[in-house]
Amino acid sequence: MPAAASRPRTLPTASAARAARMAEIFHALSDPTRLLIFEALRGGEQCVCNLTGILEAQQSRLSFHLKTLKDAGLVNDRREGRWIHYSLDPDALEEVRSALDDLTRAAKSSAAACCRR
Amino acid sequence: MPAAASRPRTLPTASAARAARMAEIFHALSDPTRLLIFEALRGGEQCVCNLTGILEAQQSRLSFHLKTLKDAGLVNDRREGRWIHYSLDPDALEEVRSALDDLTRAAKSSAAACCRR
DNA sequence: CGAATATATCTACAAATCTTGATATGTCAA
DNA sequence: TTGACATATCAAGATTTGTAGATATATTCG
Repeated sequence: MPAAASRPRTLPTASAARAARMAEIFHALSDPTRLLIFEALRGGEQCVCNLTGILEAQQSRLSFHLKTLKDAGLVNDRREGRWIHYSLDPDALEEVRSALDDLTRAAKSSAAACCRR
Repeated sequence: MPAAASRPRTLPTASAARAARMAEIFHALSDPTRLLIFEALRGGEQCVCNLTGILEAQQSRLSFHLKTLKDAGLVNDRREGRWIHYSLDPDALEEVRSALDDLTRAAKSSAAACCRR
């Protein structure tokens, strides 16, 4: 990694890694079905059977989306007898929130003198 | 699907529409390249030529991602001579933030009695 | 006008994603 | 055990997305 100018150079590796994680989170939230699941879980833990009722989702389809959310670390599951309960992961919630804050905070500074004729 | 308990029924249409819009926003943010663009724009308006330098992106690829962000309403463009400047859309920023707040707020209530043996 | 520059759009194509239907796994109850 | 239930996983096809390269459009400059 060579010298650094004052302004932006090429993508810093750290930034790239963070971007990848954020992309993963946002991707998990980028589907309507998953958002509805997410909303359903806001009120607290729900078993899959309840979710099947709430959404009009086929069983395997629901399972697929739950897995996507879980792989992204947004939800946790817990087995109780033959039922499996999903809930939002509080840490992930915080991560999402701060990711977005990072993203949107500190806008509006200099209009970066650029491309002046 | 028998009688309704106290809790959620089927998906309310309003909720579905909102979920679709939120999904659109989150989808726009679900790619590392786009997130880097987004970050680059936090500091203020940038012309495409600057962005090409910041990211290691081919011209058409950058254009593609800018269009995606624009279609989702997250950025605006403005032509000035032969250059085109992109900037974050303040309203969209607010929309994103409140979408996320909606999503994460008000978790933790009743663990919805469900599937009791 | 014609050339050069900045950027968008089009065209394939590869890879990722979503959906459905079928099957597997784990758990309880008779 | 066996069967019923709850859920996950697999397989295949349709759709969407991202990339690269080629070409088109707008704008300035000479």
